Amino acid sequence: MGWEQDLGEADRMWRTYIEMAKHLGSHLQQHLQRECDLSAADFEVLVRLTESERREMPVAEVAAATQWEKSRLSHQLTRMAQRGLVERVDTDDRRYPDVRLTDKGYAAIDKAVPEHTELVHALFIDVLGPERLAGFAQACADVLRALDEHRERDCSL
Amino acid sequence: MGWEQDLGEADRMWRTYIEMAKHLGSHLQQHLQRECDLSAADFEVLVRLTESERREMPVAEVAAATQWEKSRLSHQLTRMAQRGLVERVDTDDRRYPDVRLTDKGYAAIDKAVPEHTELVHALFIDVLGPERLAGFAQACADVLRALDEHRERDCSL
DNA sequence: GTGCTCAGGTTGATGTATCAACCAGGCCAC
DNA sequence: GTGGCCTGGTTGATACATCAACCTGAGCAC
Repeated sequence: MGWEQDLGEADRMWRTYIEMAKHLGSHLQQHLQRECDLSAADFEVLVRLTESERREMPVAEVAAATQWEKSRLSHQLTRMAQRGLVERVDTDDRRYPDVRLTDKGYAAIDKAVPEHTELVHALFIDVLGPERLAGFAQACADVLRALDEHRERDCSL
Repeated sequence: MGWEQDLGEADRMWRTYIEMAKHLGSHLQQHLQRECDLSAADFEVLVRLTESERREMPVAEVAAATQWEKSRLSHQLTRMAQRGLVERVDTDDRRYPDVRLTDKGYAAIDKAVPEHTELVHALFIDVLGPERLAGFAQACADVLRALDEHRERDCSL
């Protein structure tokens, strides 16, 4: 096929990606922590909760949206409840309680999202510009698909 | 409000990237853990140590290479020493001990690196192909540069 | 020599991630 | 109804990340 290239070159590019992902992630995380007193985990849960207009949804729905393990989510909700960002609400089927955004939680995410979005634009979206961004996202989508296929193969063994 | 519902095209692409980064990272990490009984942190430290031919280097040098906080590294080395992957070695200046790869640590990383590399190729490098990989890496480099500039501005405030 | 300084290393506390074990309560068979 | 089952949630233990406080010992002033 002839499109293999120097291994060292590809390896260097892989490292560039790893570096970028690490730095970008920690930069965004530090910003959230410093400016809004939210961890990345807090942010993710809060964002999911705002996607319900009732500011409340079953735990399982949050788990599905975040794709987190149930125990991770449970621990996280416990900590967030202690800090007053969310609260657990019993439903008619008492096996499956809801989680509700408190006013404090709403205020926090309402402040955090615009700042976070602005930073994402400044550091990523605007840096690439629309064309390269589209190519980048397509590449990400392809890698995601490869991952899914790989996982499928693993499971079927 | 409106930021919840109104995700633009660019924001969806950002989310695609986030998804990809999350899944790819955790997939690689799980592979290392399952197949080689190494965490990502273990792997990183061991790789750095193999870059010294004596399989031994000052703690500060590992810290510089990994760009980790000194305390993070210290904790990590303690855990790795307990598991017999590395050992601390006193030098002539007893303030600055060395870290040395044990035989067990060497065996672990010697098994892990080829498998890890293979996976990186299968899931990332070969998926993109050389051209798109180069574009991708260039984009990453640009984002890294933007990050550096941003950090500079932050510090000079 | 004696004592100060201080960079680098360790330790402790807290928050987070993951796995395994456990619990709880609605569902179904009977 | 009663008892077992099954699914989803919680809890506990351990590993990792981060911050702050502390320690240590070589280098230096004197």
